[in-house]
Amino acid sequence: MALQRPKGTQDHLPDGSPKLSRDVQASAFAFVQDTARRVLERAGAQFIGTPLFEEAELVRRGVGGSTDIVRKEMFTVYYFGDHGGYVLRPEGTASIVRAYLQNGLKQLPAPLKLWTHGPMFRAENVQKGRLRQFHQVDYEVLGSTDPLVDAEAIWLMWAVVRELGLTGVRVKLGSIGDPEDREAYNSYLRELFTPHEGRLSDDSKDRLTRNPMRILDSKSAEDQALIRELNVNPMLDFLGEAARAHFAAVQAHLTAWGVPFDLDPSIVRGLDYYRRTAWELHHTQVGAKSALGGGGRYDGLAAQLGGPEVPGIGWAFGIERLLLALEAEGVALPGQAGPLLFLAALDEENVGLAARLALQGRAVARVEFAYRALKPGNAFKEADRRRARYAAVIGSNEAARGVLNVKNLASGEQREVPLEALKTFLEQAELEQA
RNA sequence: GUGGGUUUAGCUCAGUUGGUUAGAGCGCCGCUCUGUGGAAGCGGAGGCCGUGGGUUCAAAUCCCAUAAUCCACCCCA
Repeated sequence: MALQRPKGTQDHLPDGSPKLSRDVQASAFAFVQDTARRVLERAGAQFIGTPLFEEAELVRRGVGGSTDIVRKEMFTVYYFGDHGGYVLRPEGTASIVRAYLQNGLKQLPAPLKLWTHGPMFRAENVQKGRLRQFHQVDYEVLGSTDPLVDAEAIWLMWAVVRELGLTGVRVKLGSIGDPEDREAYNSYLRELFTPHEGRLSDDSKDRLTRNPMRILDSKSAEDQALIRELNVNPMLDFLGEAARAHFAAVQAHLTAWGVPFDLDPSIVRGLDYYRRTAWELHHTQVGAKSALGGGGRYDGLAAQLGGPEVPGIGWAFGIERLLLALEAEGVALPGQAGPLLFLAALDEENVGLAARLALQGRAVARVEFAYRALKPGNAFKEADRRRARYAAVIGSNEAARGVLNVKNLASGEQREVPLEALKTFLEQAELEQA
């Protein structure tokens, strides 16, 4: 078959579709989205929508020119007639901050909590948990430097994970300090490693110039041996007074609220705009791509984009990563619901009547109908296959007496319902369901 | 960008040292079934053997390329 979806993308398919291991069950995806929405809206977050593509320059300045995302993972949108220079968004924060600045949202009561969800695009090589189009849930808070906001943001991620039913999740927490702290630490690392550059892996030689902090979580055994040997001081030792106090406060809140976390000095956010608090949520059973999501504070981003100083903090979950974790833990997800009632005529004369009754019933609930006459056996079989709660048949007997023959498919109980009482019946049935 | 594996029906897979018309199970459709669902039996549809070259009298099978996919590195969600 020549039909082939683009590399690194997935289809979202109805329940019961074959081959779901490679694609996504739409109802599972919706479950994750709905859960996140519920948690975030209870916290007062408001939805914000932004375009899927943005000016390349916005992303370059927002995400950072030295990051892999900008260096080699951006999809350029070439042809829009009157304008080039757009890229498909690789993450959500730059767009949201742009929208905040452009639309004067600074007028709204601060701190402003925003959330969004949608596809992100990166020109990656594909592997498990890494796609070219993937989906994130984003939460951003603008207009506060309070460590309580940091702690609440982390708590919200934890709450989403809990409500999803995941248990094997760890919070890794760190602080990368203020820019001058990070600068000092990077200088320290460069001075420390440069004399031993010959012993570093090729990747880490590159990291030495680009981002020395990355050397610390290298997977190379030689690198790790060298790190132990040199007795490297952690980033946390280099925090300035303000960043240190901020970080202590975040930890105190989390501890008080019972959110477990592991201090991890090797947390290095890949995006340039982060400062101070940085964290990731990891899962123990999802292979090499164990990060379910991560976040951090980005107080300098708004100014970097050319706006006024607006402090911010945010996080993103990868929905596909969460689905992998749910699958790994065997969490049972609610499937797509069936109709409350499936209506079928037993003879051709009543097909139109059955359809009309179904359409009327839709004022109350989800009602489906058969498009041609069915034998009784097939009528109930169809209703069952559609996972209906009730099946109703109408043949010449019923039509003559103005009733429907309604069967509860779970209990097998069967009774007649007058046509004019169908609405009442549906209302009651729906109440029972809830 | 790098390394390795895989690719045959909608799905999961067989397919002998290269040999005539490529099979199974599940699923799908129909019938048994003109008044009662999940079952069973019978029947049916469905294949450019990922794609393009090559070797050969002959290729699903051997060789090369390419694509997709999976696993990992890098990096990240």
